[in-house]
Amino acid sequence: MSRRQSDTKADIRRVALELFTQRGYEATSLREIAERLGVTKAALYYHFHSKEDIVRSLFGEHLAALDDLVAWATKQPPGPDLRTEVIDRMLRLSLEHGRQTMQFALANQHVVRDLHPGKENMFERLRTLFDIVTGPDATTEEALRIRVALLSINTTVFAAQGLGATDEQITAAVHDIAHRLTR
Amino acid sequence: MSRRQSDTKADIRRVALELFTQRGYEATSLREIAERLGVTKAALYYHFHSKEDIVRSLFGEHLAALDDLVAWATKQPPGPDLRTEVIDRMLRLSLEHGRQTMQFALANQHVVRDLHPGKENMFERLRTLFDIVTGPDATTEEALRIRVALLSINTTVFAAQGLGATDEQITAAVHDIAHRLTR
DNA sequence: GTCTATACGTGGATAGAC
DNA sequence: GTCTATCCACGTATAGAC
Repeated sequence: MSRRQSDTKADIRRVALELFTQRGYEATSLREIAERLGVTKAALYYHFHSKEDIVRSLFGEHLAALDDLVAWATKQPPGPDLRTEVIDRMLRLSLEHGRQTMQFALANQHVVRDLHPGKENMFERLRTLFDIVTGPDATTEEALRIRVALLSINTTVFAAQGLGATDEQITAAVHDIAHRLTR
Repeated sequence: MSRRQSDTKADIRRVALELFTQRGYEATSLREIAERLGVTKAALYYHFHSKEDIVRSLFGEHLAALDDLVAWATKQPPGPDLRTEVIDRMLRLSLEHGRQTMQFALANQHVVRDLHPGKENMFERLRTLFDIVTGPDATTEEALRIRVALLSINTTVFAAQGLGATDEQITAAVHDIAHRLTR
């Protein structure tokens, strides 16, 4: 019984994410990915147009979800409640797409940045979100604190390396941290 | 009047740090660095043994300074005072070596990780520091919070992008953030 | 759906002239 | 101290057979 197409494609995505995160995008060759899976480079090209296409496939849903969040937040009345709600939704979004995807984005910023030329990239989206949550009359230091609160999701996931923390503990910690930084 | 050796070497370091940070280590070729400076690849090899050697030169002092900090912290009596003092010293250390160096390390973790094979790398050093500051009887969530506090230096520098914040404002924000997370 | 074979460019690195 | 010229390995990507 041969492997189903969807299995192979999923396997490629899994191994690619792992290697891209550990060693970096450029430092990982398609040959390595193929070898790890026991297939050939050409097999990868059957499932994906290009190397960049693999990344797009890994990150596409996450970007779309972030778009939805920005769109939603734009329509809400500003205020401190929005702040905690946005943090909450961003946290859920991040954990849904997996810690590794977050780590990958952080460690390969320049790759993620140029996935969709012309369109807004991840960091520009984040900045929009920052501005919505911060409001217009905040001091620089307040703005920094709020941004750090939003980024605490990534920081905490990063900090959790080698600590054996569960998703629940990370979630709890992030809520606590964000709360301390925004109240 | 020809340029002094030290000038050229410093120029290479400056441009390399800039490009490595923006585009990533592997995505930046020595040809690009040389072209930007109006010299040839071979000229780079006069000043540095290899591409990796450039990174080592960029990051060496920072690692040494981190070593000193770890050594110092190990000899101190544990307690909450140590915590704030370590954060303070780490902040000073980070700002001394420049924000860009921090950004570079974060965006090129896999490169920085393997600079000195066999020896402790940057992240292992950080973990030692975490443990010293956290103490043995902390809960997972407390440990996470303290780690995030120590990492708030990097996070804040990252968050400050496009905000036009001064070093003073960043310093103040980090102190505030770390204080909120550790008290 | 996966293979072999191969084209093509680019990158790091070295030799040797000036 | 910087150049030109060149080597070689590797990486992405494609063509075409099975």
